[in-house]
Amino acid sequence: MTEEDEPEVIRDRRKKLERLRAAAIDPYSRGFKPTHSTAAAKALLGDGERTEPVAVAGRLMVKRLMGGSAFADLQDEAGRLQLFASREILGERDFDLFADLDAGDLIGAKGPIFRTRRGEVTLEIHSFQLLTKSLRPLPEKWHGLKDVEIRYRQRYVDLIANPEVRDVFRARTKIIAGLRNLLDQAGFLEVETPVLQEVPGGGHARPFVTHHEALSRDLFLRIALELHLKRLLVGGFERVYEIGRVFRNEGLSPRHNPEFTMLECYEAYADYNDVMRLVEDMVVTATAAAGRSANTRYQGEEINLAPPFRRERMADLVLERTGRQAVGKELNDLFEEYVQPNLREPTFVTDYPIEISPLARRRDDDPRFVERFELVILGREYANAFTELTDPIDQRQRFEAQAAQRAAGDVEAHPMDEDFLRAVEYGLPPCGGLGVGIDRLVMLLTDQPSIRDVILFPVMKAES
RNA sequence: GCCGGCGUAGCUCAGCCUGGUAGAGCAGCGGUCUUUUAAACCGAGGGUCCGGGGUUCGAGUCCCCGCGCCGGCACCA
Repeated sequence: MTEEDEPEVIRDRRKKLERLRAAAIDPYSRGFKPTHSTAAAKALLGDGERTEPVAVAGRLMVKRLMGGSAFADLQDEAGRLQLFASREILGERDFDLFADLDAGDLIGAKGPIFRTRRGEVTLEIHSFQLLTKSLRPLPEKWHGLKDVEIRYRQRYVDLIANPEVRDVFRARTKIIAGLRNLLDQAGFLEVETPVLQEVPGGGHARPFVTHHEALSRDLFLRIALELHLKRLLVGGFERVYEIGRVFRNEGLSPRHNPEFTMLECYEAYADYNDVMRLVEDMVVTATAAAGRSANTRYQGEEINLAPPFRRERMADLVLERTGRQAVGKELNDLFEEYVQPNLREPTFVTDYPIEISPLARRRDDDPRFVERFELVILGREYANAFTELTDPIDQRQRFEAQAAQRAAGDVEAHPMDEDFLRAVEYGLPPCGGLGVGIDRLVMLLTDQPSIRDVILFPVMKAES
């Protein structure tokens, strides 16, 4: 868009910018150091009548001009503070400059905090400085920004106009920090493993393909963290975890973004029963980190997140619901269609069919099933875990079975990974492994309906 | 990929069914106003009605194609 095509409101701002420059005012200045956040400045007043001068900085949100005085709301990361400007205090020139500021401008202001007649805690401006001139109008002050397309494409505007959105992302960070702390305290070592991989394994998904020019070879973006973390157990680390982005070349939905965050952890000498207890601890920790109680709601539905969680065998749940004694993929299909949507309270669904679990250990008492569970809450999966398969002969056979499916056209069947097999042949200690979908957990704990609401910059189609 | 809904001023939305010169509030601009807070009041502006095609004397409105967003399905352990 050329400047001539721009909306009038933006053209007006550009003109204003030129007027400022002509008046020798730097519209992109620096050097202002706030002494207080808006919240700290408010707290400083307490029950008093007036404070020493403080310096605050932030974005001007609303302006209310009243002849020789003016009020404005200043928004910083901590909140909002009302500013009061008067011609008497600022003088003719500075008052006019202040009155000419726009909603959206970033400014710094100095002065004492006082309370207006109506009781509003307010900074009386003794001096101010334009820090950054804004050229684009903010969304409407009352209705805010509702257009979800703009909210996702221009998250920066969303964050300005809808400060509560920031709370969601603060909660996201706290949840992740809480989980990290839990694992650290439990003796897990946080590691980083390759995003670019020759063989995209550890999950059941179509990968993204990319190309390395110097190596003249295609590489894949990882779809899971599993196989490298298990290699580290072979290497002698006994408890490892990674929180990282994985990529799946699949459709988008309110529950699927092509890149999302997984937490995976692996613990030597543990089995899936140990992992269930760990998952319960994780849910407790994450719930607290998000500032929620165990008794909470998601999208209007009550849910109790207090452990212990139900533990039910998949085959039992399917039999109970459908009266059918299925095995293999059929069992899983029946489960997903008839059982899972109806599992509302937190439930560990255990003992999956071996056909769909190429990396999990067989049950000793029934080789048609593996020691695997998923945590289902409100019909959705939040965690997937198993007692890991450590037998390299069995592992090779599982991969070969997957390769046969791949040859039959299943692009998502697990690929053969010879290096992983080699590692397992050196000896993978008995272990339990876990994957947690962080985004969905954050959705649950922040009561957000779409995964796009917990990802700062969700994948969107090209803007036309 | 399929089905449905939506797309109008910077923002929030009417107008579309039933075709007849494009509206409101907020924001912006000009003015009045020195403790307001969705400030108030007066005035003048601002539009590729998502894009393209069609029907019609006439299309924001009806039809077709495309694009984007949302939801559902498919897919997704």
